[in-house]
Amino acid sequence: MIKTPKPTKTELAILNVMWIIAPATVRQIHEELCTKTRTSYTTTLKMLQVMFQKELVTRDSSQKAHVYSPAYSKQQTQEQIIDDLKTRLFGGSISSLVMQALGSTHQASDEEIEQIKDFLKTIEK
Amino acid sequence: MIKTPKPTKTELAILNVMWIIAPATVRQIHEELCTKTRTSYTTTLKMLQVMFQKELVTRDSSQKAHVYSPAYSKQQTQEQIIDDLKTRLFGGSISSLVMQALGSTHQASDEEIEQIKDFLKTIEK
DNA sequence: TATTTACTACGATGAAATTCGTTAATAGAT
DNA sequence: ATCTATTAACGAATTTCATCGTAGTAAATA
Repeated sequence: MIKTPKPTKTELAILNVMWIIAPATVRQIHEELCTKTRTSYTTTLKMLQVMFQKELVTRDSSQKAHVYSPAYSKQQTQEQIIDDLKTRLFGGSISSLVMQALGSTHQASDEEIEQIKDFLKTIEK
Repeated sequence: MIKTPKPTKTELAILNVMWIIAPATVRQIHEELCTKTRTSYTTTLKMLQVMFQKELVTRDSSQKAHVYSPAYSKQQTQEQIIDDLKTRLFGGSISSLVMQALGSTHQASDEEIEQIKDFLKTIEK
């Protein structure tokens, strides 16, 4: 499983971009990112350097412009974070987490509920 | 809905205690807490003062030993955090969050799956 | 070759979170 | 009335996170 620390808020924003366009240079990632945030190029660069230290991303530095990739897939990261949430806020119970997620205020659409019922069938067998 | 900031890691640990034993004094909360952590009384006190500032908790200071209570229920907080997670990591899709939560590695038990199916029926109406 | 451009690396800064020591106030016991 | 124990309050030290400026370097161009 994942051994790296949970990504922070900003790191997650960067990973969200990388999962779409990686492998990518800092420039590419920054261009994509700054459509949403208002941070400068060096901030993105620094974040990626920190993330490289933490091993949240890998990089190919054979070229002048290093090419970065996420160390873990979106799936794996979702898993890691949900698992953390489960233990810290739901007493370790996945069903209680799921039911809260399906609760009134999040208003899952009929379509979404169908999707989930199908999914339940497949994992039940 | 909740207007206060999302509780931090440590704040959440304190809230987890409070949801069980509140209303409670700092002493009571600390006693319960330090079975798990190794922090001193003043740290717990300080955290509660900060949380009071943030309005994460309320307090009755008519007695010498102030009596603290959570400002929001566990349910409400779970909701807040899941909502945040949904937008930041699941592209706003509750069903994708739920399916990830039900995925193989978390291995929901048969019993849990039954629970969820029942729950789906009730919200389907 | 000299100049411009694009990039990395490094460090400074500031904000937020966390921890704890010290001080002052207060209530209860002697 | 004084002493003791408990507590709140304040603020300092530390850590983590986030942001950015500057300097140096290599490649591209004129």
